[in-house]
Amino acid sequence: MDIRFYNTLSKQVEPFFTVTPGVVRMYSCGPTVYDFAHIGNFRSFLFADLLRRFLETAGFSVQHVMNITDVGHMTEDNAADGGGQDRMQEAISRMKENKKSGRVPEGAISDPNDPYQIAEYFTRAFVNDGRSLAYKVAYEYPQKTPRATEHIAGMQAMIADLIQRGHAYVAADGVVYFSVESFPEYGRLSGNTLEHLHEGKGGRVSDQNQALKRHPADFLLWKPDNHHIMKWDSPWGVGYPGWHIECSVMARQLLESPVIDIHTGGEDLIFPHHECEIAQSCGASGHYSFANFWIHARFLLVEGEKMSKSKGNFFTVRQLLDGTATFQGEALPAVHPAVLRYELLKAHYRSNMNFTRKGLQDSAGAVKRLTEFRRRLESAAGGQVAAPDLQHPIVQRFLGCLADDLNIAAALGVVLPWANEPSSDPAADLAAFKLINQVLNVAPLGEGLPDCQPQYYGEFDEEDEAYQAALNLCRELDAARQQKDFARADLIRSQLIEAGFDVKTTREGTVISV
RNA sequence: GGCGUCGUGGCCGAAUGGCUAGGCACCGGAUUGCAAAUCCGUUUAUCCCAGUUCGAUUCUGGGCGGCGCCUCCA
Repeated sequence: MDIRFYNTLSKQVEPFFTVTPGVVRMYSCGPTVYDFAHIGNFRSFLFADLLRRFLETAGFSVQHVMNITDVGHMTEDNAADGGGQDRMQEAISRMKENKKSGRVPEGAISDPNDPYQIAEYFTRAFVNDGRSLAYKVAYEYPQKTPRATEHIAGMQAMIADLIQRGHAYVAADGVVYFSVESFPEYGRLSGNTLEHLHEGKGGRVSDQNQALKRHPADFLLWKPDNHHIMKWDSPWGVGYPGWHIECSVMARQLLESPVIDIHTGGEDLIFPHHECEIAQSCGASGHYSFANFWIHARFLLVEGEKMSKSKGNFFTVRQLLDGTATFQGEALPAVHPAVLRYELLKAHYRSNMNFTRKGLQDSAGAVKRLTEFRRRLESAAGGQVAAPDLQHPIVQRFLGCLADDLNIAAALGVVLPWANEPSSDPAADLAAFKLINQVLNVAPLGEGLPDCQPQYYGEFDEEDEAYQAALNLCRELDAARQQKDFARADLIRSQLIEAGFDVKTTREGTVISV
């Protein structure tokens, strides 16, 4: 299969290749764990998931690693001086408030002053959110999701290495900086070459710090600082690592190679984060490349606007899933995780995705259609499933679209019409659908994941009391209709609708779904 | 100002130098006690200007607009 991706490094779509044939080493920049992840984060994560699942289905063995950043970097942790507030300190303050107001479950955090407990709390929340959206690497926690704080020794080793190779130096105040002038390729990824960078502009970088650096763009590798909450001993004094070094170290260590195949992240990370990663990794390894393919997801907008807390269009995954999100003063109904996954997946990664209420409705319709198609296939096939066949024409076309720079919309344009047609060979089509669902993973959500109950859209927990009560109402409704007591039937139906169910009256009786 | 990226119908979104996906929504019909669902059918488009061409939405150039980065951010 001819696979092509847009590579930020070359700014063009180019044929995909791997360092080791058949194996993909892939690293994704993950979340910081000072708060709950929002849907913008997950747009980028699920794009990486789609990429990974596509490559796996196309026959590659994919090693996917995603970091968890828990070091407590600074709010203005720019290349210069690590100024601003400690983000972990901010998280601690928020946590104390939330604990006081009862928004944190009893026993979840015994000591809100302990940064490791804060990190643990939000890491678990992240992993749960990820798993609920069938984000595969979240199921490989903790093996494939390293924490920065567990790799401090590795970071120190790389920093020492960089100093030794002449790529880093200790400034007069003891801070270790990467010397961008020692790395001529600096700017290759972002286009922000040293000539183009605004040098220490805006007065946010203190002159004092600038004076100590050899070049204004030199960035922090280690900062001796006894006041930082999370701090470690080092050859350069007790302090904390720079923001960029963790990814260089963890990618190399967990993917067991100085050169990896794919590195993903949000577009905002291109500069300075990824630019600096390249400088560090290549500086330390001596290789020309760190990652051969840099693939970045564009930002997600909410109803056409950038998501921000002040605009009230800022949603976390859990808010949307449990129905506690509000928008423009109105509560949003709880979204089924398969629908949210589909919604965050359905737009091309290199275009702005506009997250809207209407989009969610559309996605619900599509997921429902796929779910019903699958159920039709399952019952028509009568328990038979053919062997997975990549040569199935629909699978071929589906994967072909994704091979073209992950053209998900075209791929969906293949699957959805197919799902409307009657099947001439249900067993083969079911096998094909399963292959496609390896990638989309929405019908059902979670299929193929270990320790996961595959979750169909519109499916109910049989044990649920509300569900049982609703079923009883359905029987009453059927009885009322049989007796031609339509007033009563309508009343019961409106009760069910009010309780949040979709009510359908079929020949076999009344049926409800979400 | 520098570096990128995107711009298709009411919405989401493909494809293509000429025959113009798909989904959702809407509308009409069938069906139904009424709804819903389902089935059948239909309507609406290529940001602007110039160039190349027999013909451009597709190629080229120039605008305009959205978004991102250049400062923490997926």
